[in-house]
Amino acid sequence: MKTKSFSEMQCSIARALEQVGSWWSLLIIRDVMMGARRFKHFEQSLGIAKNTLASRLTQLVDGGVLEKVPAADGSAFDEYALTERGRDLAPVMIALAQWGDKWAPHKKGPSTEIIDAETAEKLPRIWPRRDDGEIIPLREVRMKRARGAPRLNWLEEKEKN
Amino acid sequence: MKTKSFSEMQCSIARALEQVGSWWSLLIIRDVMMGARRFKHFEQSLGIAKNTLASRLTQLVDGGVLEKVPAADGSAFDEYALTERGRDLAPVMIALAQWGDKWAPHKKGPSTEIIDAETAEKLPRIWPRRDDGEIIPLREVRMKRARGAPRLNWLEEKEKN
DNA sequence: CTATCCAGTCTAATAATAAAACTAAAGTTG
DNA sequence: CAACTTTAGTTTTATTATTAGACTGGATAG
Repeated sequence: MKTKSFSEMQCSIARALEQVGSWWSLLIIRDVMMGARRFKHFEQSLGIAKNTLASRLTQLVDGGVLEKVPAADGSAFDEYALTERGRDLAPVMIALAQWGDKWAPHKKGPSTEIIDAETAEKLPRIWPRRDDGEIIPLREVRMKRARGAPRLNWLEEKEKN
Repeated sequence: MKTKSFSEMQCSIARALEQVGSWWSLLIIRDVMMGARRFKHFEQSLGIAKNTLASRLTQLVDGGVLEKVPAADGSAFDEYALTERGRDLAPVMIALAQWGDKWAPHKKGPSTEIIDAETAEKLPRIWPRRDDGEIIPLREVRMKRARGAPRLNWLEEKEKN
């Protein structure tokens, strides 16, 4: 009964997850970023059930993350492609890949490598920076509720003091 | 039947999602990053069922993303805190929040703001950069399968040509 | 000491996922 | 072009996850 929706939460993370947070969604997007374009590609790469894949794909298309485009090779079957909205998820994917690589490595070594095509080297860790490129230490990054957003009860406790 | 596991996939993204990709996990982590520490905080903030919350929390503790620590205020109830592994998810959360803010904004305006405590301004978009801070355009970022990783069938097709 | 709160567990109902069989259109082979 | 195979799904049935709500035993407040 995964019926609860995040879409009304006044939190950007919740609403992002509403669109791409289902169990398979980000892996499908990863596959597209790595060159998959057709139903069978996802199916074979992920070992996902056909019906689950079908509903995840239509959800992603409805959400504007993927779109169906005419096949590049002239086939009558449409292909799936990232929209601008979908391509813009790249920082999320890179951050996830780098975290997984660091904290949950596979015995056989890293698998999805993310490289700088200029230098052919592994990308440095994606990390918050100022406009000028200076790295911001996490202590100086604040995640806070915006003006007008609902008050968080555990912060009220603190604010009382 | 969400019984299929990603943990054996030779992909860093899949193994990251195995640990934090369940429907509620990243929202729980967001709450901790925003100051939540106790069961009731998550419950009230998220509107999640008690039993689902309990199993997500133990999953996150077992996965080493959260840990139970003695309460700071002397209460006999333990608190949940991020481990180093958990804190290291900050880039993922920031990337998600910024994407959601851009592509799925709430009518009432942004909610979870991420700011630079030094300047009190919104963080610039987290984005791949070189060591020197130079932004890397997406065209120059390659997500590729590493040496030894299983061959992807749709790439074989291309490689044949 | 009593009432309430807290952090869960247990039970029953419902929704999502999985596996497998099926289908219609597309593509391939001889 | 006729027969066979592939593709992109849909349908059906079984299983698992999530939910809401009742319940519990220990902590806390009055």
